[in-house]
Amino acid sequence: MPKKVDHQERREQIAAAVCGLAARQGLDAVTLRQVAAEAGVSMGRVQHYFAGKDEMLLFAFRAISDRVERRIAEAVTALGPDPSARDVVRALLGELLPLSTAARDEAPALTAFLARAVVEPALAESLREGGAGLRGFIAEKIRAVPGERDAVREAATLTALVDGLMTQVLTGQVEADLAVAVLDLHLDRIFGGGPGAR
Amino acid sequence: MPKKVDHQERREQIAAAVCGLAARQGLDAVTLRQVAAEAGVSMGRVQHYFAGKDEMLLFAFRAISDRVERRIAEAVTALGPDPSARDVVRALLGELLPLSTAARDEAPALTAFLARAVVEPALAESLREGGAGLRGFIAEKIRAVPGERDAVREAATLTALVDGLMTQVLTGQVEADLAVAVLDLHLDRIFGGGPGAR
DNA sequence: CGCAATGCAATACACTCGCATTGCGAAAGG
DNA sequence: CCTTTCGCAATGCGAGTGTATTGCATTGCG
Repeated sequence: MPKKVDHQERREQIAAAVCGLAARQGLDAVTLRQVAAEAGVSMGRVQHYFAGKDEMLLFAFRAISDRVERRIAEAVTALGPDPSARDVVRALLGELLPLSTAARDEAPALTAFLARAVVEPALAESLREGGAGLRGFIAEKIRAVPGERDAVREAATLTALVDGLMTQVLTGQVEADLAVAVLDLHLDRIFGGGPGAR
Repeated sequence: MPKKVDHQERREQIAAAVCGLAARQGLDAVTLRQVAAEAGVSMGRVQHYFAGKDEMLLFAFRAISDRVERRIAEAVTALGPDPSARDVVRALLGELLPLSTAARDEAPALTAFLARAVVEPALAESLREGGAGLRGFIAEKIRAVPGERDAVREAATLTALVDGLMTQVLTGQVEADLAVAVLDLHLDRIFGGGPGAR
């Protein structure tokens, strides 16, 4: 067996270039040559690690989804031990809005993939998996709130709300501040009062 | 002056082809040749009515935005005289969700343009105009509700929610039924009780 | 030392893209 | 009539696309 390189790492490195390109210039700008240039590698290398463009895009979408998920997990654990349900949900959803530097880089790429998922079933399926997990987790947290009747509906409301806020912030329809205020207002409705257990 | 044709009508006819194509196959499939084929005209004609692809896309986006607006106005007037604020807002937002045949055709095209607006300022500006008008109108209706504190925030919440619901329905993340239930649940929160004045 | 398998660069290929150009038929004003 | 102007079809062009192919350097195994 000849040379050994970390196959997975190389693929993720190329996926990062795909996402960066998609975020700044949209998925239209994601061509094999541009991706290679963005990653600082040759086009042959890109071809070596992906059977075709579609597979590359699908992998890149899964990669960025994983990155977001990991970032969310970090934000939640950063809350310390025994956080309130409200704080957990807020931290979770806050990571989806383009507030931090990392999220600002990822959000445009996510919306680009989202739009493509409307016409590409392979992406839509991958999207559904992640979305279902997210809504399930939120629903679970909401169920912990006394007096909450329909956790599934509330969870769907929250994810849809954040989804919409993300695109509205990215298109400059609302300021990031307002988006946060809207999210907090809605969390108040579900969990009652302000931050913490209150 | 030679032959006379309705310039505006021809442009809108081509714009309809753009939207249909974008809805079914995404904006990637919107090429001058494909648009011509979809509209059943020659490519020369498409070029004759638009200076370039970008102008065509911008016009198509404005055209579909206008069509949605008109459909919303119809739905609202169809409520009859003196409708409750809740019913007006519900009819308005319901037309944005892919429920009716017309909306199901338009929604995918809208999301395609939305994603492009993230990286194309010209589209984003046009989007902001329409969005601001929509939020303003909703805020006005909400202000009519006694005891409502922050109409602007509530209006932003509603538009973001519907935005998110639209994409989640289109990507198969939630069923249309659930989306309607979520919308109604949230309208209840703002306007109180069920439909009508209750 | 072979030597085969791997990682990758380079290039060729068949298309397709948006755009510019050319030309011509039809129709309204002089 | 006849000339001018508009509406449009047809074609060509250069750039860029995804994919396939070729070739070679490197490397671990026998």
